[in-house]
Amino acid sequence: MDNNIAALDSVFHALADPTRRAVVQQLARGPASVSELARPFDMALPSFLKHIGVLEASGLIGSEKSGRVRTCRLKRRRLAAAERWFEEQRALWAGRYDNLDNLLETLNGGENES
Amino acid sequence: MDNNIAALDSVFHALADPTRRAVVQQLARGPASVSELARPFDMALPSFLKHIGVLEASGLIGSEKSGRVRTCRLKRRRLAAAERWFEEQRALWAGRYDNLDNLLETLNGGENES
DNA sequence: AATATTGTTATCCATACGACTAAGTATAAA
DNA sequence: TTTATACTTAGTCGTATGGATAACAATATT
Repeated sequence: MDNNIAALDSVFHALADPTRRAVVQQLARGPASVSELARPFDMALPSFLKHIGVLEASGLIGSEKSGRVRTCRLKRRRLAAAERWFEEQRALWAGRYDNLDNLLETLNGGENES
Repeated sequence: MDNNIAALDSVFHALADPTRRAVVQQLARGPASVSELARPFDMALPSFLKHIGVLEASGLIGSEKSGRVRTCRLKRRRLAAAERWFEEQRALWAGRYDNLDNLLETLNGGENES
């Protein structure tokens, strides 16, 4: 039931950058080499490689080198773990019956502010 | 259909810290004052207030001051937006029919590695 | 064998982050 | 009216982050 706090730290930190989220998004479509992944970005390769390093350190992606090309692929475990964190917060919220907002919401299944 | 990139940046960055996630978690149970929220943490108040500031800047929480006490409450919008990002990635992944892992998964609905 | 591709390592740099202390403000309690 | 409470502001400090260049290594291509 532990959320592996340090892991969530590194996963959310990894996702807090648009370049890295775009890489995850691309890898969700399938594996790709470093240079393929880097192509859309106006950034020096070593800079980009750092992003790959952050993603790999967070466990969000994995990679293996064959010949001179390193192929990256998404690892869904950590992504799923992070998603689960949100579900837990929703569960906590759902457990609240001390405010009108929530009462109204549970009555009609609607969404509302705050 | 835009994910509001900058907003996701700040939301994920806000969530990349255990103190801030704990605050969100507490606020999911209901509103609380700054000092109530700060109590569990071994941290100087000004340091803690910075975390509150980061959370508020990200839009994850809101606050209002009445008398000398500032009351914070969770705002679910951004939390929901972040959660949606994960769903989008899963949708992309689900759209893949180019690998055996995924084929097997769609056949039997099971979970597997990477 | 020479050249091009693909990644890697080593530095460097400016800015942002997360923690602190010290000192101040505003409101409530005694 | 003094004192305690609940923040708030300002400024410091060490480390991490995200970008860059330069130089290197390893593998394909020609």
